[in-house]
Amino acid sequence: MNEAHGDDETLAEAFWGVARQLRQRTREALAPWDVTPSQARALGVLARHGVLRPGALAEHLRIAPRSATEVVDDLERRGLAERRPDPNDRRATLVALTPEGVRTGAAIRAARQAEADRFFADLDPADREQLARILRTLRG
Amino acid sequence: MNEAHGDDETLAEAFWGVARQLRQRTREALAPWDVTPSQARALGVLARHGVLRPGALAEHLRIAPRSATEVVDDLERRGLAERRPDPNDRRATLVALTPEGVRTGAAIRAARQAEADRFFADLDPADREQLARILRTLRG
DNA sequence: ATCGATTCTGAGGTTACCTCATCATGAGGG
DNA sequence: CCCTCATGATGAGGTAACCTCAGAATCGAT
Repeated sequence: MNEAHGDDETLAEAFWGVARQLRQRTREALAPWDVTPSQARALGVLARHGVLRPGALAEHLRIAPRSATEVVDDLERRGLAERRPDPNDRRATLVALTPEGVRTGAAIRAARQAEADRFFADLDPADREQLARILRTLRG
Repeated sequence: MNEAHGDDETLAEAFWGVARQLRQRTREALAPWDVTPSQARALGVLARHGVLRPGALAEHLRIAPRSATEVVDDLERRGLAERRPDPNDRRATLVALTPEGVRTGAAIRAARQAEADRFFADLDPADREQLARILRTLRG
C-alpha cells in the first residue's frame, strides 16, 4: 500500500541493504587468508567444538552431510584440517584442525570481529544496545 | 534444536541470525509462484522501472551485465518478460514484463511485503522506528 | 571511412549447495 | 551366528546464481 512515489524504503529493504554492506566488508576482511566464506565458517565451528564428525559439522553449519564432506575436502587440501578414523566407530571419520588450521581460524575470527566492530562503530553505544536488543526480540 | 544460543553473541552474529530467519520466511512467501529469488528480484526491478535494457537491469540488481542476460532468459522462458528491439539503438534490446509478468510481480511484491510486515510485527512501533533509523545510519 | 566505445551474448568456470545410490559398519533380535 | 535395519561417509551427478573473457554488431566522433 505504499509506493506511488520514489523510494521510501521498507524495513526489509533497509535490512537487506545493510546486510549486503556487512557481507561485503566481511568478505574483504577474509581476503588475506584466501579462504572462502564457507571454509571460514567451517573453520569457526571446528575451532569452537574441537574434533567433529563430518555429519556433526554439517549440523552445525546447517547443510547436508554430503556437503560437509566437500568442505572438509577443501580444508584438508589447504592443510587446515585433517581426517582421522574414529576409534569407536569404524564407519566414521573425525575431522580435526591442524595447527595451521587453529592459527588461521583464530586469525580469521579476530579479523572478522575487528571488521564487524568497525562496521557497527558508526553507531553510538546506545544505538548498538538498542540494535542488539531489537535483534534479540526478532529472534524470540 | 541446535546451535548454541549465544549469550555473548556479537552484534554481527545476531544480525546474521535475523537475516537467516528473514530469508527463510521470504523464501516461503515466494513458494506459491515457483520463481527463484533472483527472478523475483528482477521482476521487482522491472515492475518499478518499466522497460529496461539488460545492462540497466544488471545495474539495478548489482550483478554483471552478462548475468542479467541469464535472468532475462529465465523470465522469458517462464513467459513473465519479453525482449524487443530498442528502436533507437540497434545494439540494444529492451526488456518488458508481459501482462502475466506484471500480475505475478505485483502478487509477489504484496506477498513478500506481507511476510516482512508479519516478521517485523514482533516489534512494537517504537522499536520499528528505532530499527529503521539505525539501519539508515549504518548505510550512511 | 575509420576507430574506439558500447551492448549484448556464447563459452566456459566457480561456489556452495542439493539428492540419490552405494558401501562399510554397527546394533538388536531370533 | 546370521539377518535386517539404521547410520556414516562418499561417488555421481545436478542446480542456482553468479563470474570473466571473447567476439559480433552497432554507435558516435573524428
